[in-house]
Amino acid sequence: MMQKDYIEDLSKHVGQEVTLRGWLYNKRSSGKIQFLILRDGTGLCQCVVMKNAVDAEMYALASSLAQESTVAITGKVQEAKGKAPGDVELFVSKIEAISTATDYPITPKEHGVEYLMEHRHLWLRSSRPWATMRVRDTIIHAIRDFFHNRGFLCFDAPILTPNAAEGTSTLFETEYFDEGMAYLSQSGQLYGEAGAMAFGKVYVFGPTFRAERSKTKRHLNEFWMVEPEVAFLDLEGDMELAEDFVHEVIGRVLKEREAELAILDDGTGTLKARCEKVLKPFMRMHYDEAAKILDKYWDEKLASGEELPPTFKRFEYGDDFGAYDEVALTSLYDQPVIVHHYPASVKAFYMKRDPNEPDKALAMDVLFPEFGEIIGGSVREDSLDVLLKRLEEHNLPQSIFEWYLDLRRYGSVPHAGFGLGLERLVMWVCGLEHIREAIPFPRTLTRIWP
RNA sequence: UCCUGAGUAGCUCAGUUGGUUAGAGCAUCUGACUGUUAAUCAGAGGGUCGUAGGUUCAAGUCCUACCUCAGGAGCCA
Repeated sequence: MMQKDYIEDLSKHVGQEVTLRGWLYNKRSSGKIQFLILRDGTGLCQCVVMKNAVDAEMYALASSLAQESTVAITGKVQEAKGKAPGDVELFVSKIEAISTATDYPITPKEHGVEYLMEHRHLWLRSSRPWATMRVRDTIIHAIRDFFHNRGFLCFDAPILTPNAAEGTSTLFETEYFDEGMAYLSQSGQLYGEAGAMAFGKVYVFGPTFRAERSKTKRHLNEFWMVEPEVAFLDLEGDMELAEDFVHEVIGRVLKEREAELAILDDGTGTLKARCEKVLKPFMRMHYDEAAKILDKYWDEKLASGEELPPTFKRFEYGDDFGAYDEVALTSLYDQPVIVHHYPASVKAFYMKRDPNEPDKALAMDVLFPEFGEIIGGSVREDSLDVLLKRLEEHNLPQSIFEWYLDLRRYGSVPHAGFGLGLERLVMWVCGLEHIREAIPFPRTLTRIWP
């Protein structure tokens, strides 16, 4: 048996007889006519079964099929403008049952998130997760194409590592033979730097693990991150790279997944419109400028007497931006904002400081409208002596970073890169309420099943 | 780790100031209907009200503890 005809190609076969194989998504019947909505992974197709067009046995078979039963359906493709998904339908001549399903847990009515997550392996068949995963696929391809087309080498970093990259977050640990503890990678960046010194331009793209007890709609404990790293790149170049990158990836989604975006926004067109506003150049601002805007913003908010969330904390100069600050700042614009020159004190040890503003790091974040951080990047410290000092300040042991320090001992160059959280981008593009819907099987504080 | 809220049918929820036999929609089963589109209509089955204890003549409802989950903060992508 060979799968030959797919629903997504059906409009090219109007007037022809085809056989579709798939799952029964939904069914409506009206006495002498039945509408079987078939799902084959590429889309949905309305299959019309007329009582006088098939024999009685086949008609009875059609009416006995329950949701998610699998069938092979043969029929003639006909136009059905406005009456069926994709504006074509199948006029059925033959139905073959492949397997029967009973009591499928996900009904066409609404369900709670917890219930759906408990059935995530089945939920993925429903239209919203389906559309989301197709957008995710396009984003992944676009990411790889973007870097490949610019001469970047795909450079895989190890997942099991001997040390904490930034020494800040909590890591998952596991025993590693006789070598002591190993940790699941929380970033491939340090390895990416080694790659950049060997190949000039590289990108690391792989799973990342954080053992933080995060409990927000923007955090996963396992997620995918893409981290380009480029030798001889400065902050300006890093921002340009991030901007080109985001612009091109979103452009691909607009080109290839318009139908999926329409499923996700119920045909309102809001997701498409929002993506179309992501135009170069992005708004750019120095941390000091962003801080001034936030000061004014919160002053006005507080003066207005508007009620603020109980966990709200007023931003003060020198702080990193909190969730409320990022949303507030980006809500003033309708395209991404790049904030650069953050206070060095709130940033990682490997970030280079600006010689003209020694208290500021050559770091930048790309913040998305009414969402927050999707990209974080920086110029890396390239001086051995300064790096040794930073390790000491951050109470990090020099011994496990010796290989990293070698990159400064042997041919150190200015270099920079950034990290983009794949699921955060998927979440923003798809307009998802929660990041757990942006990955097939999310791993969160309370979920490791299925 | 901190703050807030919620657990009632397979699912989503309603349930009055404590008062007789616990309610609806969907799903399932039976029947009706030749163009439906979360199809509709008629009928049927389906419950240890998160767990344990307490107050009371009487607890889904009030009290205490625990469990589970959700939402927010921090951490960050």
